[in-house]
Amino acid sequence: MQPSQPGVILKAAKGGPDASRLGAKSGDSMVQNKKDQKRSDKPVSLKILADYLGLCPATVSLVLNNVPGRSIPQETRERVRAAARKFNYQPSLLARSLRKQRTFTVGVLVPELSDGYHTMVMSGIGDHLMQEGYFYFSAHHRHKPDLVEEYPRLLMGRGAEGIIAIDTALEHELAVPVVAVAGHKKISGVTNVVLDHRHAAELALRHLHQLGHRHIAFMRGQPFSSDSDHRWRSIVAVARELNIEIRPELTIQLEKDLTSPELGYPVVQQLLQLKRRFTALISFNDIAAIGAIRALRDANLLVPDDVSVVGFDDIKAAAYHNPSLTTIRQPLHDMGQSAARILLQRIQGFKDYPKECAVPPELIIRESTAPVSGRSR
Amino acid sequence: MQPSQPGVILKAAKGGPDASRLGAKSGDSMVQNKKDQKRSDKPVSLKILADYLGLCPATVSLVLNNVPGRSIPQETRERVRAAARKFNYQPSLLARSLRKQRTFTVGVLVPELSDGYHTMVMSGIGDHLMQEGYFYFSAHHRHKPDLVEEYPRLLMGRGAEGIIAIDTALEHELAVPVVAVAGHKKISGVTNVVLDHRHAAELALRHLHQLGHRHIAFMRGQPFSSDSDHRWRSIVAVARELNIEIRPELTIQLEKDLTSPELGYPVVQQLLQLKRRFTALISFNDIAAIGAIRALRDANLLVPDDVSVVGFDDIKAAAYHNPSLTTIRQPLHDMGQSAARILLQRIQGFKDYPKECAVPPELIIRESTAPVSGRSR
DNA sequence: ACTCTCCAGACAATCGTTTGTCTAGTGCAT
DNA sequence: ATGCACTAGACAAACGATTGTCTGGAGAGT
Repeated sequence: MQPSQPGVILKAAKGGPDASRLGAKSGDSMVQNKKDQKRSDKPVSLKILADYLGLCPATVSLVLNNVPGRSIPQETRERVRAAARKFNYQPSLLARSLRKQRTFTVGVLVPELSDGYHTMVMSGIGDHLMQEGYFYFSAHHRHKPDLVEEYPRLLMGRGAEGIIAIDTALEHELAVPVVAVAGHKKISGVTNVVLDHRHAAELALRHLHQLGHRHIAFMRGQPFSSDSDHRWRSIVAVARELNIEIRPELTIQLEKDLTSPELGYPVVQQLLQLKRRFTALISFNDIAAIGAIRALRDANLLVPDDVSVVGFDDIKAAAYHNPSLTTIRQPLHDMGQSAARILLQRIQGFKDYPKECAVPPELIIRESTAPVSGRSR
Repeated sequence: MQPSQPGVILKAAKGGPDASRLGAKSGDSMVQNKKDQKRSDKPVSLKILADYLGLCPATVSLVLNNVPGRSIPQETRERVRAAARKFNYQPSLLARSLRKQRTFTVGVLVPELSDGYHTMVMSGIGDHLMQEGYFYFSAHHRHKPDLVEEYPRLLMGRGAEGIIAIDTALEHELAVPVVAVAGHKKISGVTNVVLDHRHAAELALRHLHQLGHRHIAFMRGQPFSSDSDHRWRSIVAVARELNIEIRPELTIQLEKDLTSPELGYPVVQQLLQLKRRFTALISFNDIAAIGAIRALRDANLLVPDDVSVVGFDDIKAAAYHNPSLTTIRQPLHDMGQSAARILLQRIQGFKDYPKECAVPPELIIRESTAPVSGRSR
């Protein structure tokens, strides 16, 4: 029964002169529609809608898209729009994308989904993209090189018009615009959004220096983390200027691919076993700093009384940890937004895009740093 | 040299009158392709590939998809595959989806992107979906009703074959399969993945009861949070069984839409101003618990010495907070994976899907709870 | 009555695939 | 030579939209 219904409608419609009858028939189809609203088999297409209206799909499309310069009487326009509402017509973005060669979709590459740093950037990206009417695929690769290589291709196959890569070691140019957050490699067609690491290093080191710290331990990031190298080089340069000594035996290196504080715990434990004196620690990031503080506490060292700790990033947990973390804030949400903004500009054909966009860090002083105390001096 | 090779083959293959010319041309186009690899204007389509090979697109498609039951000589097959590799052919998922009416794409609705709870669920979802070859759109709505209403439609317009809604107040049935994580409303076509809140309440209350706590403060979740109601009702029920009194003046209510510990801070401050005696607090979640602990500490109360605190969720920060949190773990990653698994089964036509999937909580005892001390007793 | 001009909308091509059907040619047995 | 069965691949029709071009008819002007 039901399947034949549209056929009837179609017949009447095609008849031409009996357009008025059609109005009556459409009453029936309303009943059918009631059912559709509850359990629609197929979404209504432009063709179905056109058949129902006794028009051709093209005309319906013109009306619904408000294409200018087409003469279509107001009455028809309203009839079309009413029908679209009634059938809850939703144009297939797939079909439209195929035709217009625009998908309003981008791909986001990210190492992990459940991590403080990455998700803060993601949220900036998401905010801007959604606001501009774009959707995005996210793909997480856990730093696996084959996935880093494969996913961009897949994303492009799905119509991504651009790609944002967060903390991802891209190897080569892609056929679409790319913006890399925390990317440092210079690749043609890739815009890097980075922190001003030089400034960041100054903020951290000056702060500790002013508090009287002279024996500072340093934690380097994992080799696969995009920022590790730059951050370290900046620290080395600034330390030299400030005449702060970087002692190899007080330099520890993160290795594990973790996004929990467990990351920083064991390396600090090892550092402590060396029994070298240090009054401050600059951590690679906040997550590791939290693990470091736990390791210090487990060794009966108080933060900041015995050891001051500076974190990096200012993730949400930083402010509420105990002790709360002094840290170098990266404006992660803003960086995500900027990345998205730049990408969309490039997608929209903006040619004079920047190769690099450096954002300023900020020193957030909280409880985990203090002047060198008598106890540790 | 090498680039012209396929041209030669083409000549032989085509057999047509002008095939040789064509072959020569295709040699040129290989050179052009070298450029394309660096800066491709358009990705190569099946048609381009077919023209190059002197075949029709259909045949190329048949080869690349290994369609069985088609007689195509091995030699041709290899020729096709070689060309595909050479041109780095990537089929347009868009076009394929349109034709096959399968997109291998789902939509994920989530309140926030940068939150511990949601992202842990997301990571489970992402793991399973990617593993199964699906991609997903994520859309965040910040609990705004109009977006909760609109996004599912947009996602379906983009071809989402199913939708996973995390902590999202869906109002009605959709035309595609839906799985709701932490959904409690019974909606036709929606599978709810929920924690066994009854069991969770037992674990939390028994634990505190066994530690000797009798004056327990309770924190209720925000009205818009899907779990709030169920969790509270379970607590009330279990408290009655255990003869634990729930005093209105010791019951606080979260209101703000935050995902930072700031969430729990002010409400606990207010509670403290009432100067009512309590020795334990059951928090709505870990994030709020961290804020609560901060508020207690700021009031010179020690956790767990003066007040024991039980969290909920076991987000990553829980284990590394100071003091580390005793909490009711939700297997968030697993819940995400289950949600994805169930959704894919339903998409693949599995009819006998469960209406609800309850997962067991786990009590994780850490530092934030302790027996009632002399000091607080 | 004739042409001219619009109007309202149809028609058809297209985007890049997939897939059912059709056919020219070949080889083989009769 | 005839018929038959295959082979290798072409052809065409979708999928659901967009968009440039075309046309039948109504109305206006002369």
